[in-house]
Amino acid sequence: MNEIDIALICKALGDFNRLKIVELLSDGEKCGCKLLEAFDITQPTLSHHIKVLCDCGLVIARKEGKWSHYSLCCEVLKAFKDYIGTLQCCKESECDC
Amino acid sequence: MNEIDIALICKALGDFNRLKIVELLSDGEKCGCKLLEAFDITQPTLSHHIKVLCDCGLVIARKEGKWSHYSLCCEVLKAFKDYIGTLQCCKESECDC
DNA sequence: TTATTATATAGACACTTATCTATGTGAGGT
DNA sequence: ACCTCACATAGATAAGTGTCTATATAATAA
Repeated sequence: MNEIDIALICKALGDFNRLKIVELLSDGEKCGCKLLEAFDITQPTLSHHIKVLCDCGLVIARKEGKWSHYSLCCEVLKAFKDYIGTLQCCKESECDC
Repeated sequence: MNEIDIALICKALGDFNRLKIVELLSDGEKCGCKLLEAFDITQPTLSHHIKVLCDCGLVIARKEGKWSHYSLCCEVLKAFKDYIGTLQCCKESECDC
């Protein structure tokens, strides 16, 4: 995963509604209608945000009958967390970052 | 640090040039003119990106004569890393995220 | 003082984006 | 067959953003 992918993920998480979606999915797989209840936006707007999250690879959709179930992609999430984890505020090992 | 702050940081990191700035600063404090060398953008554009990074709290500016030295803010970076670290793709402890 | 260097600000412009309404699609239910 | 429900897509629009050129500011050098 290169920096462009990371920037894409960050951009996706840069919207408050999308960050909240990811937080909800961090608690486990959810269907769209369940997600919608948590927001004050219309269904097409939610659908748009989910698409952005899927496009960057962070979210995976699983269709089951009428429902779509969304979850965080383990592999991408792990790579993202690893990248963010490498950032440090100073070279010295004195600080706790 | 609440979700709005996190979303602001993510949005700041959502631009490739700004992500690269953060990467460079992760290697230690740098002045603006040194940063500029690493990019194909004009100085005002770099200044704009630095402002966005400072506004979200991730970057700190330190003036010294003519120069401005920029570095990552330990406290904010740590809070951000902590937040990202809490995200998980599944509830079970089976996966490695 | 005048010139130079480092950086910030102002304003313009093309492009992107977040949101909406309206509509399409596809699966189940009656 | 028809309706309903879950979700996606199309198109419009207002707002935001990344970039530039031009200019201001502030410190230092000549």
